[in-house]
Amino acid sequence: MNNRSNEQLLKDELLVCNLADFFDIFGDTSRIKILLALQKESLPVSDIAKVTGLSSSAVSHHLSLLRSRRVVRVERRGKYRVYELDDEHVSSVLELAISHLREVES
Amino acid sequence: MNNRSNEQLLKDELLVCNLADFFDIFGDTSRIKILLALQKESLPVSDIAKVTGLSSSAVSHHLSLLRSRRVVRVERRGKYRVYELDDEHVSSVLELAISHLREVES
DNA sequence: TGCTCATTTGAACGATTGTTCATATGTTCA
DNA sequence: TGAACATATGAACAATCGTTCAAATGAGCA
Repeated sequence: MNNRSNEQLLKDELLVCNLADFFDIFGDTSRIKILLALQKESLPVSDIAKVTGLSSSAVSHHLSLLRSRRVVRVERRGKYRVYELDDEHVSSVLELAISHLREVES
Repeated sequence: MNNRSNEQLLKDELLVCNLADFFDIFGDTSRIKILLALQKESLPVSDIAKVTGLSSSAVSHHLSLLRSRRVVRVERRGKYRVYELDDEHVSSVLELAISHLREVES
């Protein structure tokens, strides 16, 4: 039994799960809309709902997921809770994908 | 009625859908396993199944999806069908995400 | 304190998705 | 041709997911 290999296997498994979880965030049109909106400017839930055409409840559910994955962060401002992107990598990934799609022209 | 704005709205809608579709591909552990395997080397279905621990049927279903999205391409070689990554952007996106995960250390 | 607005939360529903199983297609080689 | 292997495909099932609805929490303000 080779412990080194087993460790590597576990690391690979973890990487695979983390990668899938990471991409899973972006694989939904509603969340993409929310992230593209937040890429332009920080916004409270109600404004995100207006801009994206989603219900406040739906937006809130998605933001809850995005918060737990550290993709966005909240800041209380008066009666609003203003959301903003928490990670510069998120913008990078979105922009890389956008440039990819432009090249492929699908 | 402003036609310019409507055109832009349609383009935005299309971009949103294309982005979500693109990321959707990577949001699954089985497909990540397949893509990581193909990133190292081109492989026939049976070898992908061995490496990933998935059934040949499951692998074939995923490859069918990946083919339709132009992420992988096939090459007939004897009685095997050897798959390989079709797009260098796929590797870029995977590597960017991996480096992101390493930094975040989740 | 009460009223209003902003946001969160949980349950429930319908829709989508990944896998399995059985079967079909296709290729090699004796 | 026929057996054996490689891959593809369709149906079906369980599991997951996004949305809605109803209700709860919380902040601002008269």
